[in-house]
Amino acid sequence: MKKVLDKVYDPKSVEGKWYDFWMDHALFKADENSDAPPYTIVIPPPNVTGSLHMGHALNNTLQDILIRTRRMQGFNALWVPGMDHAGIATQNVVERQLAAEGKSRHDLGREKFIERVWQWREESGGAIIHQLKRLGASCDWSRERFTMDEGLSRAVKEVFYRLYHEGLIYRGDYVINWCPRCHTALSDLEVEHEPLPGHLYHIRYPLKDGGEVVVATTRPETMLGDTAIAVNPSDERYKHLIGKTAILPIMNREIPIIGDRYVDLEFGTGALKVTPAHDPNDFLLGQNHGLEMIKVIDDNGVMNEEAGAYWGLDRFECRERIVKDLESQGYLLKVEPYEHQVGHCYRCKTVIEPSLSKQWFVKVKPLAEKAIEAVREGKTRIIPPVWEKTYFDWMENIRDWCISRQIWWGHRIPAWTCETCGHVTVERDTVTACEACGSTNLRQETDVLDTWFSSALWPFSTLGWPDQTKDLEVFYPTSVLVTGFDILFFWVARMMMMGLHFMGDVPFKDVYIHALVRDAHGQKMSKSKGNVIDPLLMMDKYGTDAFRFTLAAFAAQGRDILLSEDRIEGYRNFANKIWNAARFILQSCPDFDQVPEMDRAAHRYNRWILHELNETVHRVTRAIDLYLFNEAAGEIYQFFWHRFCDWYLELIKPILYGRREEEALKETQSTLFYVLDQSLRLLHPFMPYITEEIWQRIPHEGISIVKADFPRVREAFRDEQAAGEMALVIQAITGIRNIRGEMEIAPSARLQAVVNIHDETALPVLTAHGEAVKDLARLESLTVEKEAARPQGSATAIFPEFDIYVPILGIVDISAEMARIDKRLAKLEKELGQIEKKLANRHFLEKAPSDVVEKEKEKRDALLSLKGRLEHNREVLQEIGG
RNA sequence: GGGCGGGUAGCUCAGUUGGGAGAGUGCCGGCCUUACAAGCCGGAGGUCACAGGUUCGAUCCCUGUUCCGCCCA
Repeated sequence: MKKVLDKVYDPKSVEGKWYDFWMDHALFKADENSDAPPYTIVIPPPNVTGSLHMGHALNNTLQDILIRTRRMQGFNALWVPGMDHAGIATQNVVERQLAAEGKSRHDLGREKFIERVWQWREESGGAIIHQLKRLGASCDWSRERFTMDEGLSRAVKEVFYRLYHEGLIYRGDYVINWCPRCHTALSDLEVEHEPLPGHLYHIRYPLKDGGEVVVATTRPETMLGDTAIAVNPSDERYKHLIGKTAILPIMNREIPIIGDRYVDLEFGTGALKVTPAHDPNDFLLGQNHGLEMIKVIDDNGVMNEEAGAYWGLDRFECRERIVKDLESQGYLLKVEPYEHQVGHCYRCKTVIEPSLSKQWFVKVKPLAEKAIEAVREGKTRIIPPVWEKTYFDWMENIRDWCISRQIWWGHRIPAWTCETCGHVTVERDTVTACEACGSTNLRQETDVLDTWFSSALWPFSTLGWPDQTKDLEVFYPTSVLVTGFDILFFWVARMMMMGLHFMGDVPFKDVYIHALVRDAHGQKMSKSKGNVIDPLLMMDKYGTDAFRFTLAAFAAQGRDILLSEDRIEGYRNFANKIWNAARFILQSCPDFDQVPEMDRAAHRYNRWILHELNETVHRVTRAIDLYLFNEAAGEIYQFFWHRFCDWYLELIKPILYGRREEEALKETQSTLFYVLDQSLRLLHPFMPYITEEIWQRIPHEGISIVKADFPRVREAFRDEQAAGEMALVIQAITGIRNIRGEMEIAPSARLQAVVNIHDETALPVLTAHGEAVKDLARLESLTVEKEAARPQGSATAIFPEFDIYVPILGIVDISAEMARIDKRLAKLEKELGQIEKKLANRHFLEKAPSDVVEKEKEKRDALLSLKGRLEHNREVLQEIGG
C-alpha cells in the first residue's frame, strides 16, 4: 500500500473497500466455541419494508460503537442482525402493488397472496440491510434472522401453544380497536391519539313516562346502537330516573336507565348514552349490567342493517345525517365546539372504530409482575434511569394484549375449531383431529399474530430457541439492548415478559434508551413535514465516519437530538484533520517501519503526550462503559486535535527535521507512530473506515484494526510532572501569542521576549523548553531569569509563576498596550471583588469547609499579586508613553 | 385531566457528591508559518427562563409561575 496520502480525505474511495474486506475475512463473526467472555447485542429488527432513517442511523451507530469496542477488548462479541416481517405495513405495500394491477388480495386468495409477499421480500424487501452495511454496522451477518423464518416461526408456535395451555392466552368477544382500512384489530398501543376539533352534541332522550333526559356525545351516529342511558347514582339531578325507561330517538327503541359510579358527573350533562358495541368503556358498563350489544357499524366503517334508515352510509356521513334528522325532529338541544382525542391507526392514520369482535388476547398481568420485579431487583438496568418510572407506570397499569390480526401476512394462529363440537384445539403442529371429539371436520383460525408477538421473542428466538443451542447457552442473556423510548412498551416490556417466562432469565442486562432525532427546530422528522434529513445523503456528502461521529457527539443521555448539518460538516473536518495528521507523520518519517510499541519515554514531549494519551484512554473507556457516548467522542476529539495536533506535532517538528536534539529522533518517531496507532484504535468504534485506511498504511501487526487490542490504561505512562511542565510552557507561549494577536503584530515579525521568574520551579522548566517557546511563539530571542530586568516599552503577559516582557516600543503604540492592561485589570478587579466579598463574610469563614476557605484565600493572594504587577507595568508604560 | 423531560453564548448543545460557566459552530481581527484554508493564531459574546425558599454559598436542592416538547387517559 502506498504511503503517500492525498491532501484531502476522500471517504468514497475508502468505505466500500473496507466493508468488503471485513466481510471477506469474517471479522464480525462470533464464535460460539470461544472461551472469551461473551458480549451480545440483538439488533432492534427494522421493518422489512423500512429504509434507513435518522433513528436507525443513531440506534445502529451506538450499537456498533459498543460492539466494536468490546470486540477489540477481547470479548466474544456478537451482534445479531435481522428484520421484522411488519405484518400490516408489508401487507399494505404488496396490496398497493396489486391495486396498481387492478387486483385485490382476495382475487389471489390467501396462499397466492403470501407467495406474492415472499416474492416481494426477495426482490425489494430488506433494502435497509444494505444501508446498515453502508453505515458500517459490524453485525454477524451469518446469523441474520427474519421473524418469518422457519426457526422463528417455530418459536412463535411454541410460545403460543404453551401460553394457551397455561391459560395465559384466551379468545373472547371484546371491544377492540378496529382499523376500517387495514381491516384488522389493533392493540391499544397501536392506536395514536390526536386532538381533533369536533362538537359536543346535546340530545334529548324522551322518557317513556313523560319528560326527558339530555345526553351529550361527540359521536351521535353511535346512538343507533345505544342500549341504555347511564347516570351516576350519587347524582341528585338524575338518581330518581334509575330503573326508568327512555325512548331512543329515531330508532324508537326502549332502553333502560341504569346507575353506575363510572359516570362522570362533570362531563357533558352528567347523563351518558351507552353504546356497548362501539366504546370500550360502554362495553364494560354493558357487561356489568347485562346490556344488549348492538353493532351498527361494519368492518368497513359503514353503517349496517342494524342502523335502520342509515344502512349503507359511511360512519361520518351518517353522523351529519343523524344530526340533521335530530334537529328537524326537535331532539337536538344544542351543539358546542369541542376538541377531543381521536384514535388513529398507527400504520395508515385512519380513524379507529372501537368495535365488538372475537379476538385473541394475552393475559399479561402475571407476566408483567415478573418483569417489574426484574427491574426492581436490578437484574436489568434501565439507562438512563428516568425511564424506569415510565416502565413501571405502564407495566403496573397494563391491560390485556390483543394479539390477533385479521390480515394474511404473519404467523397464523395455531388453533383449529371443530365444526362438529365447537371445541378449539391448539397445537404446535397441524391438527388433523379434534382433541375433544376426534372429528376431522376442522377449521383453522384465519387470524395471524401481532408482529410484536414474534418480536417479543427476538432475544432468544434468534439464538435458536426452542432448541437448546450452543448459541443460546453462550450468548443469552444479552448484554445490552439499545433502543429509542418510543418502543419501550411495544417491544422492550414485552421482551422482558417473554424472556423471563420462557428462558427464566432477563433477556438483557442493560437497556440503553437513547433519544429521538429531531430536526434543528425540535420537530420530529417526518416525510409529511418535509423536514427529514436523509442519513444516506449525509453519508454521501460528508462521509460515513463524520456522520457517525456527529451522532455519537450528540447522543447525550436524556435529551433529544436536534441534528443540524453544520455539525456534520464540523466533524467531516475532524476526519480530514486525522487524515492530515497521518499524512504528516508518514511523510516526515518515510523510513520508519517498526510496529509501534512503547514502554516509556525519556524525552519531555514524548512523556507528556503519552501521559495525555493515557488520560484520554481512561476517560474514553469510562465514558463508553457508562454509555456516555458524547463524552467519549468529545474526549477523543479534544485529545487528538487540540493536544496531539495543535501542540505535540508542532513541538516535535524541529526534532523530526533534524534541526535539534538528534538523539531524541528515534524515540520521537516511535512515540509519533505509537500515539497515532493508539488514537486510531480509540477512534475506530466511532470512525471505522478512516481508521482502518490509515492503520493499514502504518506499520502494524494483525489483519485489521477491527481485531486490534483496544487501548488500555498504562500506569507507566502517568507523568504528572511532564503535564505540569507543559502547562507552564503552553501558558508562556499563549501569553506571547496573545500579545501578538491583540497588538496586531504580524506573525512574520520576530519578537524578543524576557521571562521574569517568580516561582523558582518555573526556572528550569522554561529554560529547558526555551527553544520550543521560541519556535511556537515565533521569537528571535528569549531570556529566562529570576528577577529579569524589564526592557523599556514592553507589553506584558502576567501569570502567577512568571511575567513575560515583550518589547514593543517602535512596533506598536504604547497606549494600545495600556488599554490592554486596563482591560485585564478590570476583569481581575471583578474577580477579586467577588472573592473578597466572600472572605469578608464571617459566616463563610465559620461554616464553609476549611479547605474551601483556604483555596479562596490562596486565590485572592494570587490575584492580588497579579494585580500589583499589572499596575506597576502600567505605571512604567505611562512614563514612557506619557 | 395525570405523568415525564427541557428552557445555559447568535445557533446546536455539554456541565453529579452545591464552591472556577464550558464545547462545537457562527461572528470579529490577523495569517497561503514546508500535514491540513475542510487549516493556523488571537478575540468578543452569558441576569444559567422568571419569582421565592433552604444554605456561609445555588446553573445544580425545594416551592411556585411561565413557555416548549413528549407520553398516558
